[in-house]
Amino acid sequence: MGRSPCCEKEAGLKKGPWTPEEDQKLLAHIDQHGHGCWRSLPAKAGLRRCGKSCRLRWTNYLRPDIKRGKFTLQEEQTIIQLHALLGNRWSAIATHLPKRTDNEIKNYWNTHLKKRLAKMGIDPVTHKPHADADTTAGSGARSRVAAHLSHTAQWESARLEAEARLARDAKLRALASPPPPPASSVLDSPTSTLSFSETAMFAAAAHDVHGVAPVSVQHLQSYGQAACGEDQFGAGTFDSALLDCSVAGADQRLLVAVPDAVDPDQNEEDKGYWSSILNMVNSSVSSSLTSEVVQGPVTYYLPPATGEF
DNA sequence: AAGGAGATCAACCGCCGTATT
DNA sequence: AAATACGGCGGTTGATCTCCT
Repeated sequence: MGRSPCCEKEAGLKKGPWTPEEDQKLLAHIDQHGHGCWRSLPAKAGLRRCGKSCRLRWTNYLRPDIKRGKFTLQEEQTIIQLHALLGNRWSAIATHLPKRTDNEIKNYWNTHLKKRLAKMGIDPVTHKPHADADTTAGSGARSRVAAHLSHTAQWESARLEAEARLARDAKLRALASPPPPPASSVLDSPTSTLSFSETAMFAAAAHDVHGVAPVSVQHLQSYGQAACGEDQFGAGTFDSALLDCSVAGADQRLLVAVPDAVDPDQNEEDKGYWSSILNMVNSSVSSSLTSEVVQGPVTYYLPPATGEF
C-alpha cells in the first residue's frame, strides 16, 4: 500500500544553516549524478539532511543559474506589475525573472517593495491607492493623500533616478562586452513558455480565481513617476516610460499608450493596464532569446470590462 | 563601546496536488 | 479506489547584520 516511509521521519537529521562542506557534498553529487529522487539523495551524497532540505538548498542557493545580489529597477517593476496580476504566486512571478528564485522574490517583496508601495500610498495587496478604499473620505482627506503621495514620490524619484542612472551605465558597459551565449542557454527559466493562450489564462486567473484587483493605470503611473521623475517625461506618459527610464529602453517592450492623467473611463485604463502586463509577460520569453529585437504590435486578450473584479 | 530596534534572508513548516503502489 | 509518498509552493521564523541612540 502506497510508498515506503518518508526520510523526513528519520531521527538525527541535521537542520539549520548549511555548512560549506555540506554544500560541497550536495554540489558534487548533483554535478555527478543529477538530483534524481530527492528523498534518496542525502544518503547517496553522504548528507545527514532530509531530501526536502537538500532540494531547497539546491533550488534557492546552489543552483548555478542563480543570480544573486541587488535587484535592478527593471526587476523591481516587473515584480510589482506581476504581483498586481498574479498576487502572491511567487513561483509564477519567478518564471518571468530569469535567475531569480521564488524565495528571493518573496523576500524582496516582503522586505522592500511592499513597504515602498505602502509608503507611496499604494496598498501592496490590492495595488490601489489607500484613498480608494475609503470611498466616504471627503475631498480634504483626498487632497492630503495626494499631497503625501506627491511628497513621497519626489523623494522616491530622486533615489530611483540615481539607481536608473547606475543601471543605464551598467547596461552600456554590458553592451560593450562580448555577446551573450546562444539562445538555448539563455532561456534560463524552463517554465517561461507562456503562450498567448496562457497569458489569457493568467488574466482570467487574476480576474476570477485569485481575487486580485487589477491596478488602474494611475497606480503604475505613480510608481513610474517615482521611478523616472515627472520632469523627464511629463504627465500622462509614465506608463510608456515606466521601464524605459531604467535601461535606456534598449530591450524594453512594456510600452502601451495610455490616456492622460485621470481618465473618466476606468475601463479604458484597465485595458491599458492589462495590455501592459500581458505585453510584458509575452515579451519576457522572447527577450530571453534576443536582447535587441523590438517586437511589433501584439493582439491581446483582454478580460471583459465589467468594472467590478 | 554597548545594547536595543529594525532589516534582511536562509531555512523551516505545513499544506496541497499529483504520482505511485 | 484508497492510502501514502513526493515535489512544489507560500507563509513564517529566527539567526545574523546594520543602524541608531
